[in-house]
Amino acid sequence: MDSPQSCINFSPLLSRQQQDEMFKFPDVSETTTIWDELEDLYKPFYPQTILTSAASSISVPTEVNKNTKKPRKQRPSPPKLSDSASTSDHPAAEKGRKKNQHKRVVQKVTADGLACDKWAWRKYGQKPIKGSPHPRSYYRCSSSKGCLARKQVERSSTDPGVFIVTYSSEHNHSLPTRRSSLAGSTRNKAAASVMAGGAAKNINEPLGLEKEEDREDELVMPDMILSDELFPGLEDLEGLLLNQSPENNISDNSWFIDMNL
DNA sequence: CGTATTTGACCTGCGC
DNA sequence: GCGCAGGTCAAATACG
Repeated sequence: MDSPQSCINFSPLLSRQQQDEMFKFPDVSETTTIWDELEDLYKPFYPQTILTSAASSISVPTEVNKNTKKPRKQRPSPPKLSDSASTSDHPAAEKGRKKNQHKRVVQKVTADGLACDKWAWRKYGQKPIKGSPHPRSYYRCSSSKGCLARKQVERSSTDPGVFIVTYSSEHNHSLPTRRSSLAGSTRNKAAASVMAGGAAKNINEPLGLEKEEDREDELVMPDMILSDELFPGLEDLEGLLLNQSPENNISDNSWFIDMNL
């Protein structure tokens, strides 16, 4: 039962220099302030859960419109149907996936930080990023079919041991007590591959992630504590907080919100 | 057999 | 307007 610890203390794993590196991020100073505000706002409501450990599992009652997820499964035969479809019919357009269109939370974590993400993520893509030696992996929440929560994981070019995780959209469900509720089998190669740099495929749990997961199954999160019903008006803030994996302490310096909206 | 991952193609926004 | 880069989809494949 030491996984939670690793989750919490990933920051100390970083060298001073590494941590300093974190603050070099563009919006850090600014977003940190915002973050502090959020923290202040939440403190009264989140006694310990969020602020302390991985025990936070809050439902995210956002107005996630499940219908916005229009399948564009017309691709098979007519690959080029950019005719009438366009605009509102395009999931991409609706989701405003392009930059600066969504509230995003960026986090720098170590491998441990990745490993103890309590949400179930399913990898749906990987792309090489210009200027970065490491590819970026794209994940979406697999805990709930309608959940639009997504995250991008990219290994830091400066600190190979650090991963830049960008959370976008919000979970529209509470944190699952069991991971991959939809999955019959639990794989976590995604995280593994990302940790291995993404380029390397099918890395065999370099960090024993599956073990961690198995343990997490036993860790019954106090989900109910922080239900949306408690804070109906704080959805937005919740989203910000929730999009970050629970173990990510608010006080952790590696967190900041990308406010380039 | 069901689910997750891989991977190439497609689509869109942005910069020039 | 064009090209580039990033983000997403979905078929193919792998795995438990």
